[in-house]
Amino acid sequence: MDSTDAKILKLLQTNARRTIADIGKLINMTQPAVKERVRKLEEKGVISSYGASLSPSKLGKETTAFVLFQTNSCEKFIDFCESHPDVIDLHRISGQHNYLVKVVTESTRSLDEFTDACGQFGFSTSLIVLSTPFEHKPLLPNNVEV
Amino acid sequence: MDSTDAKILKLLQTNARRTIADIGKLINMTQPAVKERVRKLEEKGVISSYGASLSPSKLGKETTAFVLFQTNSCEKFIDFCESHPDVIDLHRISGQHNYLVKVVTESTRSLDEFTDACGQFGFSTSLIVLSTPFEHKPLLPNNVEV
DNA sequence: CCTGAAAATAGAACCGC
DNA sequence: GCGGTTCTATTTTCAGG
Repeated sequence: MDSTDAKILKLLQTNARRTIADIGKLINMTQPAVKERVRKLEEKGVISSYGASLSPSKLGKETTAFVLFQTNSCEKFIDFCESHPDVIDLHRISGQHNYLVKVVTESTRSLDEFTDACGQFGFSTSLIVLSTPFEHKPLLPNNVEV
Repeated sequence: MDSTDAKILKLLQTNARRTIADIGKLINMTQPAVKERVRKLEEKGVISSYGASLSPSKLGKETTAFVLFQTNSCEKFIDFCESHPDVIDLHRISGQHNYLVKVVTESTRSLDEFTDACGQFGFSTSLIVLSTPFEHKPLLPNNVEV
């Protein structure tokens, strides 16, 4: 993991659909060299996946919330979240609450339905997202210049 | 926004580096047709960006936390978070706390340094992530079969 | 790192609802 | 006119030397 890898990672995090050749031009490196580095970064698991970010509002999802949850039926709650289409992230956390759930849904009405449905597993507190100054900022390796 | 768009969006969210031609094969559509749909989805802002997800632990970042924050200096706090390399997401939220900050950092030690540095702006509560059953689940359009 | 074959892309011309 | 297909020139990928 050197500064070249860091540059490649930054470029891929910024725009995953960039071509290998394009990355090569930007960092003054030949295409096979870049390709080989990307292959190794994927193989080592440094790069875990490539994804597209969608605009929730353009999909008719006007409400985003973080739901803090307290439950004893962890297995069942995980399965419930896994299969619920509005649940985007699920984290187990320290503190009074066991879980932090990110929910992207149609409206406060549908959020209400979600928390109601959760009721069978435990207790929730919802934090409604009013705005998001930024999100998914690129992750940089420690101790490396970019 | 029809079921074909929904399929394309799902495939791109799952793997943004898939080729247009490959997507075409999977949904039985020619390459220019897929290309045109993707172009429109980008133009309309339904697709906001393409990114790579990295493994924090492979980058030497062993601690992830959500920090709830209460402040009066919103502008300054946003700038601080924006320029801090360990802050990945920043959301303004309802409730007693103003902000929810996702932090990915080296250790609990460096998390401690972060919250100390935040101290000048207000008060924080940290929720340490113990595990993440899943994250970045694909967003599906409302009322459309995939 | 270079090279050449194979694949993917971008664009034009055309067709049918 | 919109959304789809085919065809083609160009670019990108990828494997072998």
